[in-house]
Amino acid sequence: MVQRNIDVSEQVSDSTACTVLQVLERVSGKWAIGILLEAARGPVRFTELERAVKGISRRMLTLTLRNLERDGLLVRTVYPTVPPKVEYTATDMARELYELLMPLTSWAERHRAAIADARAVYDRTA
Amino acid sequence: MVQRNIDVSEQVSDSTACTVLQVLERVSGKWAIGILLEAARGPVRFTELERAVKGISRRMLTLTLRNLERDGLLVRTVYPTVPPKVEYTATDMARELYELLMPLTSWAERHRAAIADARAVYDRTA
DNA sequence: CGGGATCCTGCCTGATACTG
DNA sequence: CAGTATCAGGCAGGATCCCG
Repeated sequence: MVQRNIDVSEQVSDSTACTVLQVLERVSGKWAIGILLEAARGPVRFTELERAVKGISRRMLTLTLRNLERDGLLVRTVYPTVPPKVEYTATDMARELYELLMPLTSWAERHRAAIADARAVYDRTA
Repeated sequence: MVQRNIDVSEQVSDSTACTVLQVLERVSGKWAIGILLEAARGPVRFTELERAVKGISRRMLTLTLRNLERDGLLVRTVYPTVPPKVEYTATDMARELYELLMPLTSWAERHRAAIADARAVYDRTA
């Protein structure tokens, strides 16, 4: 992932790159997008996420949730019951971001083959 | 950054997340976007990039260029002169990707204040 | 159920020196 | 000019154990 501790203002050549990087930092990390995707469908509980986002460890789920919450992309709701119940909900801001990620999906699908080919060619040459 | 060696097929809950992640992996890393941005303006030489992308080390510039070239986002042209001259050019695919990143910029700008606020609130509470 | 705390590891990254 | 090679550090991420 993009390191989160970058002081973007100092090292980017262009103000545009700066803001693009800021977005990417937000959704970077191995798990943020998978979580965002689940949460965009509606309130989701911790354990549901643990099952839905395959391969994620309990630790990284917690950490990523905290970061997303901190950035205002998720809202954490605790129901003081026994056993405890916690729900994570995507904010409007997060859903808006989600919409912008969809075109990237189609880009990836359109060029998937071309990229695979480019890699094959490159690796064969090297 | 997102680790580049992820075997996406195994750990993502959803095929959509998979392709989005594939795109993000491509442009993730501290430097890829800055480089792509410069190259999108036209052919660029190694040393020009070194100056334009502030803070990048020669090593990371080389590595990032190799990755972008491998994915078919940049074309590397060597002029067998003395001293050597190498130009990097963004492919159509890369320019198309670049266009899709712009909406993310506006998202970041629109919500920059909201995110800063959310962080301030979160950090104060914690 | 929904975490927190700790230890451990590999990769990304930076700094520096060398080369055709 | 455009790299490569090597060494060293730091952070993301995984594994495990504990808790209210």
